[in-house]
Amino acid sequence: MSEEFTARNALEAQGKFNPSVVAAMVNGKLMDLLTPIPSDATVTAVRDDEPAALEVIRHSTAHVMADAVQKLFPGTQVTIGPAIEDGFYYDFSRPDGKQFTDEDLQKIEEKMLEIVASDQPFRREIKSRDEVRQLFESMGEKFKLEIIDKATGDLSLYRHGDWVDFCSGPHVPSTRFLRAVKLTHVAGAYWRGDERNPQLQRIYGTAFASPKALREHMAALEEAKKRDHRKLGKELDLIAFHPLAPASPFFLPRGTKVYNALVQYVRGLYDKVGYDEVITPQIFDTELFLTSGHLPGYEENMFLAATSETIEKGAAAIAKNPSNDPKVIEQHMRDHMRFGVKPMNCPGHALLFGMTRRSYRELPYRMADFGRLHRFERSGVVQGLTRVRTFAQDDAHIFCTLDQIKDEIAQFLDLVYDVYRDFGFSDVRVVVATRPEVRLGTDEMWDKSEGVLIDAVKAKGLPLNIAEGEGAFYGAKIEFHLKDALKRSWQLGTMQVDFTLPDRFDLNYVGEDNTEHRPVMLHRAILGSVERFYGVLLEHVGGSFPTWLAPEQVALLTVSEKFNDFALEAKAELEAHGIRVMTDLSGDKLGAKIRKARMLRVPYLGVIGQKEVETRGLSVRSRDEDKDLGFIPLADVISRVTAEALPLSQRKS
RNA sequence: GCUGGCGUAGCUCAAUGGUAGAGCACCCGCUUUGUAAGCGGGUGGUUGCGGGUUCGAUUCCCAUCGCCAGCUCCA
Repeated sequence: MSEEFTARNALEAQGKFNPSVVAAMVNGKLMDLLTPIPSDATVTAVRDDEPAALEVIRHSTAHVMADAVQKLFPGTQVTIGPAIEDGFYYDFSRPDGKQFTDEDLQKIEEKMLEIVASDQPFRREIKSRDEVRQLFESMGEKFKLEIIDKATGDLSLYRHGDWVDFCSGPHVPSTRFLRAVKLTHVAGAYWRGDERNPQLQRIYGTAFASPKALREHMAALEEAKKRDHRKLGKELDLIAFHPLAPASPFFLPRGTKVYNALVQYVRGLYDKVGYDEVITPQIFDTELFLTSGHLPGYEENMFLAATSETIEKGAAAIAKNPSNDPKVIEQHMRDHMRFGVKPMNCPGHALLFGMTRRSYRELPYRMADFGRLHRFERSGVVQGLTRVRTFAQDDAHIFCTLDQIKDEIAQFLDLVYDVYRDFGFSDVRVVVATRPEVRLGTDEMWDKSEGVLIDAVKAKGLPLNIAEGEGAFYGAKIEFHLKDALKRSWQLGTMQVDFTLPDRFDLNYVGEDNTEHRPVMLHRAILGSVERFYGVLLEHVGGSFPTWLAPEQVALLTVSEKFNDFALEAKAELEAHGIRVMTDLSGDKLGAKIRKARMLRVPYLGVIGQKEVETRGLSVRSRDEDKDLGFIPLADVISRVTAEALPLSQRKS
């Protein structure tokens, strides 16, 4: 084995090397062309038009960007610069602590193009820890030193031109491969992702193998923006926001129809699989949340409620024991905030379960609740419908025995997948989230709850992702993630195994043996937050809700006002069959009415003129088939629309 | 919460250190209409809110609220 033997040598020997090769797969591992490899390794070429090349191109582009930044902004320290799903970023620490401006990005991009054009080869060097430390110490790269001190294995440097980074690679052979580069935006980011650490200046960019691929990517981004539920929600008169209720959506009449259809759909499922719906209080004595552990554990996310009376009592208490210590005053105020607005339904459900003596015959007891929840989310995290401060979940808590857990999870997984299929979601990622650092309960409980969830996912044959330490404070979770139009992933459904709350609330049921036993509590939601699901669904369908969810299923459009009487007659008849109908009886011309109804994405347009009145029917135009279906008698319109007014899983045939 | 950007009519957007304009929507009139915008007229804004600089601020500065992107945090 020669030290100098590289993937490039191997490919040349195979006759597979040409200028479009950017990297190589060596024994199944992505490597750059100039790293020494065993002479008997299996080597295949990775050309610049292959997906695997993108990561290499982007990470190399990050190096070039850092080079450009340090040339333009001397004294700026580098940190890390990985390739990410749609591009790359690099985090910098500027001596002046300032953020880069859009003009800076422009300059950096220009400088990068110079570096690219100068065709600098990337070179890899293996160095001893001392040499590497010394090098970066001399450059004043304090963040890099931290990374170096944590690194194990071979310490490699990559150079292009006169710029060097501590990096494991791989990289493209030369900067000339980086010919489709775009810096997109800047943002702050915390060192090592911890908000207690100093904030760094992050520059995001993207890079592709060809200018054409870059253009296509930018065009796709534009398209995605058009699907943004905040934009569609406004355009389609579904939702609105007001500064006086930040992060709290108003559902307009059209939007409310869809919202209610979603809830009604889930209710229908509950009837089939044995859930009992309940309605529970909004505001509880804070003692409830002390028992559940939400206080103080979840306090920063809770709205606490005062009344005039509690404020007076609090003030009196402070007057009685005057203090200048803010902490003391704070404690008085806290003591007199007697009420908390529920951020979750579980404590209320635990109370409800515990109100009467329960028999094992009642289990599993599936308690469903669409109650409104309020959580105080920090101002920077709220977003459209996907992260709000008030929302409802299709929430339920299943009280069951240890033995019943397995079947309940299996039933739930089936239910979730049926539901996602009904909405046309196929790209669902399943994650099991394990015990967080701050948690209730014993390690034994956690072992049990994590185990049972992992087993259930495996039993269903689903690909398993583990999110270490991401569980709820009371139990491990299965999470179902879906992506929005901008490829941001959101957790929707969830199932959590909870051995803790039943303990804290001292919940019991009488077993077959006539002694008391502790039930297990399963927290679960299919849609998750109805609001979030709504937002993701709106983007998924691009505003065109399927007939069973659409705010209006049929729009009746008259050719002239002479035919309005029949339109109202037809409306009444369709509505008598449960069809949601809108009419446009205005003086507009037909073309304008069609345009308006199409922009509202109504699934069926029914045109009414002389002919239709005479023969009691509609000239129907279908949104989804995007064509004129011609004349259809009213009775046939009714049967067609009602057939479509059900989700797939509930249709006959 | 942090970093950066943004905030002009119901919506989408112009404009300027010298007291704001278009299209759509809305209202009125004409037109009575056959598959994506018929014609004409009109209403509508203390330029998010509060302060400052200035002879004068919507424009410049500060503060605040909201929105957007990212970070952190989460359904």
